[in-house]
Amino acid sequence: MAEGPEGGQALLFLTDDQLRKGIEAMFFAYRGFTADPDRILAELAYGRAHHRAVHFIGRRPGTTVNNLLSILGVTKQSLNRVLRTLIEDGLVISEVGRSDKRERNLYLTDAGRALEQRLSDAQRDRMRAAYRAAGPEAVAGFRQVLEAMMDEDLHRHYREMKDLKV
Amino acid sequence: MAEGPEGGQALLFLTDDQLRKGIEAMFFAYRGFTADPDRILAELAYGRAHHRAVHFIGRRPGTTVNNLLSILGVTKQSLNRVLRTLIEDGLVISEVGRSDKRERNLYLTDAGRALEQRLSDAQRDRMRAAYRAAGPEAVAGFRQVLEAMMDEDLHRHYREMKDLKV
DNA sequence: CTTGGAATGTCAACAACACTGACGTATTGT
DNA sequence: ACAATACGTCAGTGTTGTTGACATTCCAAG
Repeated sequence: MAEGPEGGQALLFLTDDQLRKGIEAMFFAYRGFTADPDRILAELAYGRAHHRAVHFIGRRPGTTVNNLLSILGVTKQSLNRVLRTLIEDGLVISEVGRSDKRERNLYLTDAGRALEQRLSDAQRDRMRAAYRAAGPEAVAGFRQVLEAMMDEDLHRHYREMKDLKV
Repeated sequence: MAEGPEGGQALLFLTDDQLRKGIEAMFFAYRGFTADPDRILAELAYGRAHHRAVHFIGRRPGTTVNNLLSILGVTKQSLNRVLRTLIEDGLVISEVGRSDKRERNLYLTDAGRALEQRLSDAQRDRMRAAYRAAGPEAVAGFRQVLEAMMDEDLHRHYREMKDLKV
């Protein structure tokens, strides 16, 4: 074990104490990560679930409910409630699939895109500030660790989305 | 502005596309981050709120309710519900403060420490795997970006805790 | 072509956990 | 004495997750 690829005491970054700091950093950072969109959503009587749905529908217009389910990792019933309010409020359109009429293809309306943009902007602003403060090398490391932390099936979704469109 | 510390086109890492990837990485990674403890908690009819309480009480034995509140960022009613079940189940002890009898100092019992350990181990295992896969430089960057993403008051808590004990 | 199973999505009821608001109690400090 | 602080609790509400039951659509086996 001592003669691993990165020999000897270079493994100090794997101590329990270092890992704990990473865990606590994730916890506190995620709170910051969601804070700004949460404030906007609260005004509109929406929650994070609405944000996630709007984000991923905007990211892949025409996606099906099933696909959205496997990205979000919730039950279809839970997603459906959120989707219903978004449709009622005119932010999302659900249209019957052309090849398979069991499926529903989901799209943002103009209003939906506007909300998505507003939420994105808020979240991006904070992310941009963090990136700028930390610098490009740090950002590369940030992404590497996050990717290594994902479950395999989620990592698949992430990769699919990563190089989609621009 | 073009002659900043990192001049010219080194700013490509601040494009909206890069930021979006970071946002999605945070989302997917956080799911992985909580997945293992969540499975354990589900067995015990506990939730993430219990995990957080147990974690931070274990981290700062004797902490007060008020301090825990400002770390967790929830209302006292919400925390109280969780704390009550933990005390009833014999995982946490609440004792009247010695210098200020209005305060309650919170401690883990042996059973509480056992649960905390079990949850920590699960979470650390994944974090360790991610750290190992990404390497020490990536880990440093990961922590830098996360710290820059925190709200200032949470960052304060993070720093307080960071160099506590060992 | 019909029928039965699988896939997709919807409706209803319930639990967990967050929130606000109001109130009570004990303690502290002015 | 009086105001402020720390904590706990009761009641009510909203979001988000869950399971169970059900309708529709598709497809393939008979």
